Amino acid sequence: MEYNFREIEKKWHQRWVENHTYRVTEDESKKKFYVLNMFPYPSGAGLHVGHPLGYIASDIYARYKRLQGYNVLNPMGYDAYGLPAEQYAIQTGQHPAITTVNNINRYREQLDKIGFSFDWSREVRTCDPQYYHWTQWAFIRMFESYYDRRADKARPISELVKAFETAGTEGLDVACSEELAFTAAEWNAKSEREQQETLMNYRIAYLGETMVNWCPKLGTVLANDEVVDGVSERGGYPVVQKKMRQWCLRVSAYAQRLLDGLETVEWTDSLKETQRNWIGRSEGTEMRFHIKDSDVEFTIFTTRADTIFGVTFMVLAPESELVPQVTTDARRAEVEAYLEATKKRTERERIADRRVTGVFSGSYAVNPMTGEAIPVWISDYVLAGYGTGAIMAVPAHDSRDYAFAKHFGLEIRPLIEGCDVSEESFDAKEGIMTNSPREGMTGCGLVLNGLTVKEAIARTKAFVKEHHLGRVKVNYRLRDAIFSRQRYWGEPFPVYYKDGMPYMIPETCLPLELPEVDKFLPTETGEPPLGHATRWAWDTINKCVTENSRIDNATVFPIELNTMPGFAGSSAYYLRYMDPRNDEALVSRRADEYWQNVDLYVGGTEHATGHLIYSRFWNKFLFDLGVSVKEEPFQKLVNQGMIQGRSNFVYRIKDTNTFVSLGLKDQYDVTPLNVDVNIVSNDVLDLEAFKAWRPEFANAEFILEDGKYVCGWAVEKMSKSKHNVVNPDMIVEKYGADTLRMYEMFLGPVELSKPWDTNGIDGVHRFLKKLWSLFYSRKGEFLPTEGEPTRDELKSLHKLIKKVTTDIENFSYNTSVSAFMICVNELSQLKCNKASVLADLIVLLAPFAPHLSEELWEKLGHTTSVCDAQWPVCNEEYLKEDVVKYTVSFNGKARFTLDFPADADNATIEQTVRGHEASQKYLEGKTVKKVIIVPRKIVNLVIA
RNA sequence: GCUCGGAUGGUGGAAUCGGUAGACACGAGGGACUUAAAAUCCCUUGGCCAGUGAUGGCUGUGCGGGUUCAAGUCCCGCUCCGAGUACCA
Repeated sequence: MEYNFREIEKKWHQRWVENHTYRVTEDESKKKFYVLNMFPYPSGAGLHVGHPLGYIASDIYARYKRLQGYNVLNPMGYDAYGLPAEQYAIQTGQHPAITTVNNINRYREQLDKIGFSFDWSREVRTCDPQYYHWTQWAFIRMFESYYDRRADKARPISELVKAFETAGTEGLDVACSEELAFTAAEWNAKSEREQQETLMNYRIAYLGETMVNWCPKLGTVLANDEVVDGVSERGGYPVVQKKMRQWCLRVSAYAQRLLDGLETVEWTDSLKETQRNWIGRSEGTEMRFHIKDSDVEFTIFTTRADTIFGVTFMVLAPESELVPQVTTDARRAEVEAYLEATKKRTERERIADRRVTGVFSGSYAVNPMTGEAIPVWISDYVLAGYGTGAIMAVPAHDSRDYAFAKHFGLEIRPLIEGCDVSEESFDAKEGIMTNSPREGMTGCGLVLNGLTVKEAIARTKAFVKEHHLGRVKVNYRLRDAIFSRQRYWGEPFPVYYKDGMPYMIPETCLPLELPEVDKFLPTETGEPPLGHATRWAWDTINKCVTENSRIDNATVFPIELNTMPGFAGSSAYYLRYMDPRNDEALVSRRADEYWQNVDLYVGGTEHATGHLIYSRFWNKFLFDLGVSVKEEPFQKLVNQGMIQGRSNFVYRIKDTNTFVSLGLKDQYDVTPLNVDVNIVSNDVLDLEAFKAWRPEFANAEFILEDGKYVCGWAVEKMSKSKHNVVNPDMIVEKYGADTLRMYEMFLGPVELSKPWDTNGIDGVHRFLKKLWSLFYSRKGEFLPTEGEPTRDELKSLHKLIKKVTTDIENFSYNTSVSAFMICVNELSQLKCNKASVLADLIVLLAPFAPHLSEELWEKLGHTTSVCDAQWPVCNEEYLKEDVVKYTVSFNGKARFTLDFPADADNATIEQTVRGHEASQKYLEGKTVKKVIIVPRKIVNLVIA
């Protein structure tokens, strides 16, 4: 009887749906295990064969854990808000909601074919009001919170207000955009508007002025990668740097905790490293400088306080507020021209074209250590957004300062013994200090000469503190997240405006649903697309008015027209899966305490500095509120590799319709053309299929080699235009889901990026057929019988149990597929038909090939799903060998092998080897210096 | 530029703590069965050399050194490839 995978897979898919096989509830009697994949954005192109890689890997793990007796949560959902659906809407008028639902349905159809153990009753979609209710809720909580640095957690803003009322900013240590100082009396004297304005400085979700790439013609903010050569990528409209009021999240307040948390999770070192770099902690010193003959003061940040005696100029960022203050009248025109010029350059241009530019302000600053007057320059190599937007320049020991000094002919003053700064700066933090201070300089008491750089930094820090010249400061590169998008297809903000200040819509009014609009473009007045939805604004506000007495009934309040960015909905979805239909809370206490956090998270590295940072931030915030019980959301993280396309090429001879095979192409003048990989097999083109592929090839002619047309190939991104997309549906149709699952795992380590190559899938398919033939003869007889397995059969089985168990734990699925192949080959050779052996084999296979396993499990007489079977345990007894082969080598060179009883002792082994006739040839006339015996493996004789 | 990975047959990839390469699979070649095809099964398959043959010898994990009885694995110095990051003071 044949292995009829189509029938089997259809049957079991239905059974699983009918029996709710994969539904999971909080079962206190069992240990939990939470497996999660990064949920997909349902794109219009559907799934290609690379998408399921991570899902299969985690599904295998989930099924394995379930077989080990765990209560496994393995949910799936959709990151449904996103730009492509909106762009499509702009072009076609098709509402994004419709496109999205269609795409989701298509995804679901494709996913269902692969046999995942997802609990679909827990599905979430970020665009579902029931879902984004809690995204909006979290935003409101962030608005209503500030970050208390002393307690190192978020607290209700009402507490901060109370503190202001009684003591002003006195004695507070809180995260803020700008250090403010006021007394209780001053606070109490502020108007409501002023108080609200002040609170913005502290809220975790706040409205802030930030620099953005603004495209006036498109009416939206653009990300850096959407701007090319100063114009928008779409349309080619000019883009300018502009300060805009945008919603921001104070992620920076969590920088240290985000860094510390990395120590507690099991992620790859490279991913942790990426996040560490992104957070960019740097310990340094802030020092105050004042401008000569003026009372203007400013602060700089440096990690090299030791180089204070080598400062030969100062630099301000062009955006710095100090620029107008330090610019002298004589220099004003030139400075303004420079500011104008830099404003026009986008961030991207600055990076691409790194020429040295700058302008002298006319003022001099005073070095606090030496009293020297040093010129203050303005240059765009200093960033306004990092540190204080001002630096002390030490050209001898910083390459950027060096380039600037060379360009403008400024002094370069080396401070480290023996360093050569004639060609380049000496940036390394090593060496012995000199010239600090230089001979004859009027000192202030600080002497660094003779110290190492490290010592000098510490000494200077202490000195600065002692003399109140500044303070020791830790800076982070991590910036607050800009949270506003001028887009339609995203979560609306639960925000309305009164007197120009934002207020939160009462939580009882949530979810604030995304309104219908008739156009998806910005309004004529330049407002985001939501500006088209005026009626909705009215209705919503009115609804709130009746439910919230604080709002004056007679007024119409403008609402927030921006929507939230993509990462809003994906930041806490793993919590929602625990309790997805709860209308009272994001997640119930009970579900949260049961499921805790994600034990195993699988997804791509491309989210290293996006989703995986935001999500950790979001979770920490919820942890502070007492909503999430774990501070880190994802305990273990596995990054699956990308599956690239393997493109095939045919070579057309120029100006003809003749195609030449790969080996002969160099003899002609040819143009390579991407050919559909689905009509190529082992790089050999199916000529008839090619002619039928496109009308223009209908009468193509070929120059063959050995009667075949051989195609060229290359690894490229999987995309329609390259004709290298392989659709999982096709593979499932041809070979079955179980083959697809096993083949994807067999392809190589899950973490590795590799090109998809359908060649080779036959090997895996053959394996499943072979397995089937252990159960059914060709004539259709059912082979398994009761009876005691032989020692060889047990050995083969238990070898497999051991291998597969450790392999799954290590995510080494490719080698466990190999182990299955070996075992089935052995059992087949042994003509094993013992039901007990086959039953264990089936359980081991169940995570990999669930449909086939279910079918055979049933055939063996079981009435329950194989999912509820028990994972077999390896009995080491069966693995023991009677005889062990030792490799005998001389001076490390292997010569022959000898068999020994497994329990032979070293003395016997040594004696036998020395006495063995094959040894004589090597030992003749030589003395054995040493004998090394590696247990059960090697005997090595070291001879003189 | 910096950081982190990686380099093993025609191909994808195996190889615990350093233990004597190339598991498993594909492809290729040969054979069996068959009228034929498909399917299935068996043999060979890193390179070179010797032998009718069983087999034996040499060489071999990007390159050059080193440590060791023993190196794909450890150390030093290169080359190339990939990923991330980009004026962070």
